[in-house]
Amino acid sequence: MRVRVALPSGRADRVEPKARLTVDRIVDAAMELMKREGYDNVSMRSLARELDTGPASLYAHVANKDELDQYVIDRISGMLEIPDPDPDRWQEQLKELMRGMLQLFREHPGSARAAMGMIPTMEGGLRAAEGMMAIAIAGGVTPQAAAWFCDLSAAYVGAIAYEESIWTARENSTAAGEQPDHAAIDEQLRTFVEGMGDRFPVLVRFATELTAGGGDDRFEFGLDVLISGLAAVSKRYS
Amino acid sequence: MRVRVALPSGRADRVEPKARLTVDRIVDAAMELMKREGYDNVSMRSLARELDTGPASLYAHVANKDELDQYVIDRISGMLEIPDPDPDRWQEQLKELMRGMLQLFREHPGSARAAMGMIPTMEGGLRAAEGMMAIAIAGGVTPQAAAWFCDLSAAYVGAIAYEESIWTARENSTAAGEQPDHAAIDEQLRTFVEGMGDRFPVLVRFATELTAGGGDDRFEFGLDVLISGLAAVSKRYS
DNA sequence: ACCTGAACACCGTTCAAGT
DNA sequence: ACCTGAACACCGTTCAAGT
Repeated sequence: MRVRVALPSGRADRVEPKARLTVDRIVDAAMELMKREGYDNVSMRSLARELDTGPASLYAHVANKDELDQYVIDRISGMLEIPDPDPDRWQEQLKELMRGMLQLFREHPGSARAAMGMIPTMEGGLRAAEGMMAIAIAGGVTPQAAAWFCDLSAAYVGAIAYEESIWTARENSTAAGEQPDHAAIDEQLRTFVEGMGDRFPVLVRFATELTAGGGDDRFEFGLDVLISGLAAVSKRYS
Repeated sequence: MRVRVALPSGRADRVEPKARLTVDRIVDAAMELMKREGYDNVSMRSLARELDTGPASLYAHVANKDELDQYVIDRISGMLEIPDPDPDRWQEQLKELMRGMLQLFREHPGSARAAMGMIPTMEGGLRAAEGMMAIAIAGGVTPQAAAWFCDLSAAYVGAIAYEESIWTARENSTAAGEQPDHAAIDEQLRTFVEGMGDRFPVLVRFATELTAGGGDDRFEFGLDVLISGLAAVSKRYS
């Protein structure tokens, strides 16, 4: 909270001059606010409050919330570490890229929602796309398959990160102490499905598999499917 | 708009008795409103307006918006046509299932956003999961791979549908006549990327591939990658 | 038991007015 | 040119009061 201060040489009610707003300062504040309270709590109004001004002031530097989101996502994209293409390790390198994307989304809770459906048009996003294309092409993936895989992988990682964020957002808003009990939920669902008699025999039979593994296991499975699939179909798109 | 009517035997200001609210009537209204104006315009308030009541009234039948969303998504999931498993055609059948999901999302604009991250716990969702598992298992997919693939495919289709819905929502809110010009956007992006000199050589070189194809081509590519990948990795998860 | 009006604490965006 | 206060048209949810 910014506060009036009496400057030595000034009148008693002289106000500390506010730093002028810039796009960079706005994005900085948005990133910090997001880290602290999650993307869902970054609104034009809360952001303005953070910058000690009114929401209308932001519109002198940013067209609207959508454009602000683009700047924020571009910042995040720019943090992605992109390895030099190694033709022998292209599959592992693509996986590392996707793990890195998920990691960044996790570090900026809720940001995945803003990223989804965004076509990269700025520095950071283009850098990421360039890196992914370069690795795939170096590995011998067909250009068309590599190009569409950029979309596909972004959609997948975004979806997983978004789902996780819904999850953890609910956890945070849950009263401390009453953590959601996975085992209990699974158990409840299982008895419900079993109660349905023979309506869902396959679900009953493979209940163990359906509830097995955590988020990371499932994500690694997804990477495996995607990369193996890419390797398998690449030649069909040339 | 419901209107006061003078019943033959009643006092002049007798009001047509309102049908009592039920969960079903609420969900019906939500489905219709969504079809007409898209999920983004289905709020507790607009829905109440539709039912000629106040928002508070809905809370007697539905815990909150989240629960309403679950009902709506379950309705939609219940519409999915699920083929009898044919072991020889399991790959094509899984693709058909995923095409069907996308189709349903498209018919209920915006619904994908509500569906994302939702764990199926009701009739319709469980039916879909049962169908997908049955087909995969019949095709010889490992139970663990089949189980996790349910998640994976839902995430993928949901992400694609969500991205499309953002897109079309923007189109609808665009003033009639000034349609967004894809070719122009691509052209603009290309000159921007080229202007970056040799910062993005791969993007420049494969600009054609990166902008090739429509949503359906890209979705079919995704199905191809996912199903081929599943077939390839299945045995690793047993 | 079910429904309601009014309120609380929020949104994004616009606009005339100020400096 | 940049910033501001106030307003417009919305949200989800709660709660005391009514029938």
